[in-house]
Amino acid sequence: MSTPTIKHALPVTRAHDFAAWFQAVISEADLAEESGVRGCMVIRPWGYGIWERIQKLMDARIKAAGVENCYFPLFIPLSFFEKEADHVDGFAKEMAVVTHHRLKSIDGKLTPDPDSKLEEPLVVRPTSETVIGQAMARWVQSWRDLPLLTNQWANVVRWEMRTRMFLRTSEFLWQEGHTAHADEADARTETMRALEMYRDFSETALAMPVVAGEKPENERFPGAVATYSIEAMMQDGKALQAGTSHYLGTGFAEAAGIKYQDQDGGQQYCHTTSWGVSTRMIGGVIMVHGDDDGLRCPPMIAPHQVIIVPMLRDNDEDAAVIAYCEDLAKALGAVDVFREPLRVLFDKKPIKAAPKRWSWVKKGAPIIVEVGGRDVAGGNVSVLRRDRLYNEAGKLASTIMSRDSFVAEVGDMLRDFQAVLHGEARERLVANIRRDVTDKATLAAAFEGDKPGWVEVEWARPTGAALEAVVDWLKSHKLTLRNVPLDAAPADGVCVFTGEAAVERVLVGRSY
RNA sequence: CGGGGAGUGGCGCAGGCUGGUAGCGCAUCUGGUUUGGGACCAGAGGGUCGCAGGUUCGAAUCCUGUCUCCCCGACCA
Repeated sequence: MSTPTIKHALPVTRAHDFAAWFQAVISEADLAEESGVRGCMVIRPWGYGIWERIQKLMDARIKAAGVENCYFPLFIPLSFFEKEADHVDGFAKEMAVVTHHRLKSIDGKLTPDPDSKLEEPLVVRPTSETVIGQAMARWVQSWRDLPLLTNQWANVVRWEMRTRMFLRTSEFLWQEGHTAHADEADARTETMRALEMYRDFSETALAMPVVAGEKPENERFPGAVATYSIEAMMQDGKALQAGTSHYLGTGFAEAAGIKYQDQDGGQQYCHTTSWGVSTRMIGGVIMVHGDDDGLRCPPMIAPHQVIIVPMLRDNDEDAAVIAYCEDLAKALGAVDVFREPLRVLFDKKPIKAAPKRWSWVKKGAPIIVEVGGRDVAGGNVSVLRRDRLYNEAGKLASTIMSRDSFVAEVGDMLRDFQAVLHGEARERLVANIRRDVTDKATLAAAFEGDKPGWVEVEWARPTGAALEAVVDWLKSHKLTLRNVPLDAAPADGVCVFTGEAAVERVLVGRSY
């Protein structure tokens, strides 16, 4: 990982203090910063650019599945929530509520005007099942209207007790898909389709390996019949829930009156689903791919994949260097990678080349190309790959290559970079899941001393009070149930927690 | 909501106990010398010390109130 000869770009290393390192990456890579508003962050251009890439690639997948984008109100009448009991209970403790529509200046202090109190308070959406349900009730009349497949890109607010940038902010950006179907089978198929979309997106676009599976009962979305998640493993071994997909049964349809007339003329409630991924994914990318020099941004979601840094010397050579860079940028822009035009930035900002280089290293730009007078003279470029920053001697591993071969090879380099990130992360994931634990004591011991990773154990899938007991015991060891992996081997032993015959395997780990 | 901590140029902090011209580092700007592993020298600009009261000739400092943010727990995409 790190050797004494290397002077890393970040003030903290992962090994020294992972949490502080995470904060350092966010700040040093100009991803986001504190906003002065509790739990809310300012997402800076590089961070937002990554989000825009995620949006673009995810949106294409969503649309390819026949789902159409809509936009619903930010404010939801309180009464909408009261219609689905489990849903209210789940979100009641974390809702921001608008109660007035006017301010009044009293002694120079602005306070809500008592005369402007709202008849019915408005909740700032924590999620939109309820409002979208209202619309669906209008849009669905006949079996011919189904399935109804909608999605919206929006911000939501959940007043969490404790917040962490990108991982759990009071306000976050996400995409929420909401669909209505004629029957359970179709709705469940959609639920699994969305889950698979997320799994593949995470592995492919984010180079972030995940385990897709079903959440245990205690981790279900409020009001859901079944909740599925993709779980990613961070470099400290903790789990991050990076996306969820829910089969909601007919509960929300009954609450909102989403009914259709079937082919026999009868009235039927729809089966609905919802699924989402958020800006939390960026936190995952940081903790999966970052190193002691900052972020390593997967090329598919890097706002700029290649940065051209001119080595200017304030002399007559500069004009030639700039012209050479302009020409190089043009050539690179004509290259296709991942079926899109390569995103190249010729960084002309008038600052010194060295700090400029390091700022891009910390941001995680996949390839940094330095161009100086010598390169121009030789028809070369100096190429620095973010995944191979240092050579064996601990020096920056710049490779000098001809301009033309760089342009010819850059696509392969980016594809390779994406694959390297994914490969490293997958190796780590696979290596850090234990499957040999068959009793509670060993399970607890497996995490002693903050040992990284997860343990997949056989269990009897207890429910109700029995499940609660299991969850409490896990909690006392700071452990949680992550999910029941879809691709886990069948169970053939006894439940680690209850000693009964096991029915499936569940992942246990510490989580964010 | 419980326990801790902090609000002072853009950022990070000192000063506070013992009231007396608002300081340091980084960053920024200008000039010069440099230049392919985060340069150096010289000079300059930038703050009503979170907010509101009070004590005092005089408050960043003492007193009262208040707001906010951060960290640790209980809650969660």
